[in-house]
Amino acid sequence: MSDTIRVIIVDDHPVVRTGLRGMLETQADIEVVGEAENGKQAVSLAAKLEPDVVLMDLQMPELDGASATEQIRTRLSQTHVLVLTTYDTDADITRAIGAGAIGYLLKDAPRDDLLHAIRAASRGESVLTPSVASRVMERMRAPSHTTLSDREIEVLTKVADGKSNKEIAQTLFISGATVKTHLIHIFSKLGVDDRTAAVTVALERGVLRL
Amino acid sequence: MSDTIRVIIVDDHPVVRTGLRGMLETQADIEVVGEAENGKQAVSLAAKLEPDVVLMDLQMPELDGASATEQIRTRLSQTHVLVLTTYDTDADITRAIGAGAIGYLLKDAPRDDLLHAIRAASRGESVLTPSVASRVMERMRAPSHTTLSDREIEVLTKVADGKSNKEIAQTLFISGATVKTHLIHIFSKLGVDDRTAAVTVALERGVLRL
DNA sequence: TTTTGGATCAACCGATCGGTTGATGCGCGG
DNA sequence: CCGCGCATCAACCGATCGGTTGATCCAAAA
Repeated sequence: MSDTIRVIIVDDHPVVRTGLRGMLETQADIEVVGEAENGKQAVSLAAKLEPDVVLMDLQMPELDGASATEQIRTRLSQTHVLVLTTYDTDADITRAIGAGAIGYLLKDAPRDDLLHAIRAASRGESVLTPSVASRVMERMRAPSHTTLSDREIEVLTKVADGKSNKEIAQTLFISGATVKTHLIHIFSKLGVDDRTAAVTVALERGVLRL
Repeated sequence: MSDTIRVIIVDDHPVVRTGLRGMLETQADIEVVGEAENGKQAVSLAAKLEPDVVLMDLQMPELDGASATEQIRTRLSQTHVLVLTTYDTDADITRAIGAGAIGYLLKDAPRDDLLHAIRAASRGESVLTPSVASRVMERMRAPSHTTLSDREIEVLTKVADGKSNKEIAQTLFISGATVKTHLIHIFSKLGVDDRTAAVTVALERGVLRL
């Protein structure tokens, strides 16, 4: 289709934007056509420039990367979003892929991996960081084990705040017995056998956010 | 003393190193004389080059930034370490300052702030990101409240793993009564009244790491 | 030297938690 | 239509937790 791959960079850190631009500018087949420092800017900039690839950070002010990815994907089917982030928690990965990201790289990726990923993304091919790839495979194998219901997450969030079963029951307008039932289910899903371990495991897996 | 400020960049992310280099190279009075991608490299590189300023990331493989800072400071009193990191948890800040860092900036700092901070650091002046500055002030006011003893952290770590008091007692070779005593102290220090809340608060404040 | 703080232990008690069994109602998909 | 998952509740029991009081030892700081 095109000879040069048109890219826009989305990241709230000036340092990272400069770094990415510096890395990409040396490539003859890649052109950085714009930068955005939050999701909102990213969406409007993408709509205006219609780039081939959007390099998207996840944690940003105004509008997070996953939401921005979703909006861009629904508007511009020709534009592929490549997520480039620092973290690789399950929740982030799931949201990003669910939002329509075509690839997921970590910021500590070597320069060549990044360049390769951009070229792959421009062709509509998926590229995943090895650590992410293995997590995705795991998810495929055991989709139910880590999936807490909304209600269960609600309960677990209050547990993380140090609320007792009774307090949780009151704020959720259910009985203490129900809270206990939820917890039992949560324990078995997370593979633990007490509330504290449940919280830390959920935190690790990105099921809960602080 | 010198006309140009000699800087080395320490960060495990290639993107960030490129970005910082790009930002600094435009300045006539600043010269990037080297890069390192972990603490070990940083220490030996600093020893060889004796730079004026070390731009130091904290979370790195091999040797973390705080430890590297400490080693550099004890060997080279003329070299000032400016911490440049993504996070601003209490624990990170405390360790970095304790290790002898002269400044603490976040990576989302605007370019001009970064340049200003480097120049200040080269003169031996302290520069803190506003959010960090306020935390430091807080710490000054209430130093004891957030300071858990080593033993207490040890206990709390096991609590976070979901261990019962009895299990903790066995692995630490103390009685269950002592574990309880530690927990009571931890609760009062963190301002909570149960183990689960203690874990989340400790996690938030950076007292515990996953 | 006195005092402070950390670490250790004991005994006690009420409250809570973890586990189990069993039961009801609802909505969704095969 | 029937089953499955989800959410709800109840009663029970043993184990654990949270809180308290009181005590000893030691090392570092005042």
